[in-house]
Amino acid sequence: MERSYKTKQRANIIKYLMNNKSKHITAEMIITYFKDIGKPIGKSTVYRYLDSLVEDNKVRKYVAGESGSAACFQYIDDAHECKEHYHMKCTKCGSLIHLNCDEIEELSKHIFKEHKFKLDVCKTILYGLCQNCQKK
Amino acid sequence: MERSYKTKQRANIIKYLMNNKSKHITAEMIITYFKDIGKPIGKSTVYRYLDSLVEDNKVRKYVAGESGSAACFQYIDDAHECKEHYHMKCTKCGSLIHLNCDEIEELSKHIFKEHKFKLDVCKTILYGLCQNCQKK
DNA sequence: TTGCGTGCAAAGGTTTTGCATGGCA
DNA sequence: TGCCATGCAAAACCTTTGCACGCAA
Repeated sequence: MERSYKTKQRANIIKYLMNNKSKHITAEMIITYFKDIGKPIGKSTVYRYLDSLVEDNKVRKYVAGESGSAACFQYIDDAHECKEHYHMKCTKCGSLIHLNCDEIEELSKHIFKEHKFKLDVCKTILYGLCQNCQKK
Repeated sequence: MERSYKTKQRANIIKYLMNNKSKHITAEMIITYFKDIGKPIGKSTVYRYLDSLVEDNKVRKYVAGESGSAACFQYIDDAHECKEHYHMKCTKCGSLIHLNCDEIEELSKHIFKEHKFKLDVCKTILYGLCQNCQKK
């Protein structure tokens, strides 16, 4: 049933994502990194692989607040419970905040019950301003 | 202090947005509409004016979930004391669902109070499965 | 050998910018 | 008249696609 090959490019990309799981990685960052260390990877390869990782729920994808901006990717660590959290991203400084909160579980239940919509915790990101950026 | 002129293009754009305040309007829709009725407006004019309207808080800008997709705009009706309006997008069929719900207001307040994070209603989209797609 | 993966270049779609012209005040 | 607004085309950006070649199994 395994329909994919193991290639150096894919191994490198996934390793890079795992080594940077606390950061937001763009396709451009991956491309630049591997070009700089002398192991360039074609951009179509990067985009295509990222897409398939997102599809397999290995990686989370989110789009920044501005329309023209690049999408960010983040490795999903199965061992940790990031799957159970919601995330909030600051539209100004870009920081990602993990939200562990019963209240939001309630919302999730409420939406399912009243609005018949099954929220996908992993894919949903709440945008707004973090505490620091509110001050400015 | 008023540094802007009144032009036909701007009047038309704002009128169009007001007449469609329940809908999500893209720049492309505006351009196409006015071309079709024989009063074409240049796309740079549309984009530039929409930007300034967003800056002045006359219009809300939504960035859709997909990265390459067009931004949506919506006129903010001051009279209707802009009831906060969240969106849920089905990850399967792509339909966008408007969510008017007090429960979410509560969440928004809770997050601000307890987690010091100021949610940006316009930019946040809740992802999940709509009723139809859950059945499949 | 089979057929998926790769990478280049080109195309795609949205938005921005440069610059000469048009039009409000 | 002074300036902002407009509009065209071109560019900038991020991303996708076509296609020939490479490489894993």
